[in-house]
Amino acid sequence: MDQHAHPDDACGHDRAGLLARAERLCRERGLLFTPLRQRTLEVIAGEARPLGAYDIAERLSLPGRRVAAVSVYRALDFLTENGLVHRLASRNAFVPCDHSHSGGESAVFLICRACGAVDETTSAEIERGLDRTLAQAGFRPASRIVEIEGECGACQEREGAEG
Amino acid sequence: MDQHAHPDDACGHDRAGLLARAERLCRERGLLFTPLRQRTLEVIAGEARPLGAYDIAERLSLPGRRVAAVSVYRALDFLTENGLVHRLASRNAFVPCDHSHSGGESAVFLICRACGAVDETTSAEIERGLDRTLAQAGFRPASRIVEIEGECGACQEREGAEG
DNA sequence: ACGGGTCCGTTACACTGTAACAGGCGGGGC
DNA sequence: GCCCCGCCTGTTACAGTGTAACGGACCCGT
Repeated sequence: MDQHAHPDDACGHDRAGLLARAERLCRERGLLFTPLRQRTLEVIAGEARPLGAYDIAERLSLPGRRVAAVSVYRALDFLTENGLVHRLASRNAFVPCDHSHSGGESAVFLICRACGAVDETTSAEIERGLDRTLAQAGFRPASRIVEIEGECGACQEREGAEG
Repeated sequence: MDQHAHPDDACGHDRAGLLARAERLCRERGLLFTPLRQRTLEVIAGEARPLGAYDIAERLSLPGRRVAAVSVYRALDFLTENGLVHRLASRNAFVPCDHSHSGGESAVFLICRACGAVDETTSAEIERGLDRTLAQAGFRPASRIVEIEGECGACQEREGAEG
């Protein structure tokens, strides 16, 4: 049904694979995959729905050992800069980067209003259209945001059954 | 060079045209174009760059007559629901809707990091790609966000000249 | 041991956004 | 006229988002 590799949890994300990718990536680039960064990534990958920075901070905190949101933001900066998580601009929330978008191709996010699930895909046609639009406007892109909010297939069926 | 109609200010927006469109639209739909809503729209249309809600509140306030941000948010809700302004998710800021997108076609925003200017365009090819992607995923869209950050042509030239 | 860099904890602060309640104002029914 | 109702706005309060600045811990190379 899709190309995602073995979701190992109810969350629907390939948590172990993402962690392994992060470790490999940091080793290759000489970056530090610190405990805070790792745990932040684990929290995000262990959740089916996008999490806000304060949600993450709360999940990382233990009684007597509180993690401040600002620390989470720094970890999130690191993770997003290295393509391990994505930030949803429309939600101020973060999701793991499941897609192995090897190239610099941009992602398309389908965000379900009902269940909160986020599907990350790509589209060559959208890519082409964006490139053409940008070239025509003489605009040099640095980042691309494509986010669609609506209802996923499962929630439409559920709604139809209940409705 | 483009299809925008007579920008009447240094801001680059067709302020008078937008105001007229708002009045007509409210008359047609039986909605109230209250002073607060009108002044909010004027402030947004009178600025070349996207404004945050608190920036707008500040511009609407007079000595001794302060406009609270929450009132601005309500006016902004009204204006966005009726297609008179757009919200930039990547900036938490608002721009006038210059484009006369008659149909429900979605907008593409080109946001310049250097000068802050925002260009609103559309692309049939992107639209097609989105529709196809959504249909394939069985996803029913409610709103579409396409925002590109980068450098506009003018700022690239300026940067090149300065070195 | 010393200096420099990175990471992280802490505080403080500004901005973003919503909930809840109260008052004003206009229109319609009685 | 009067009341009721709906909409708009003001006010307060609060939760969430994000950054700046400082300081300490730690590692590493000299």
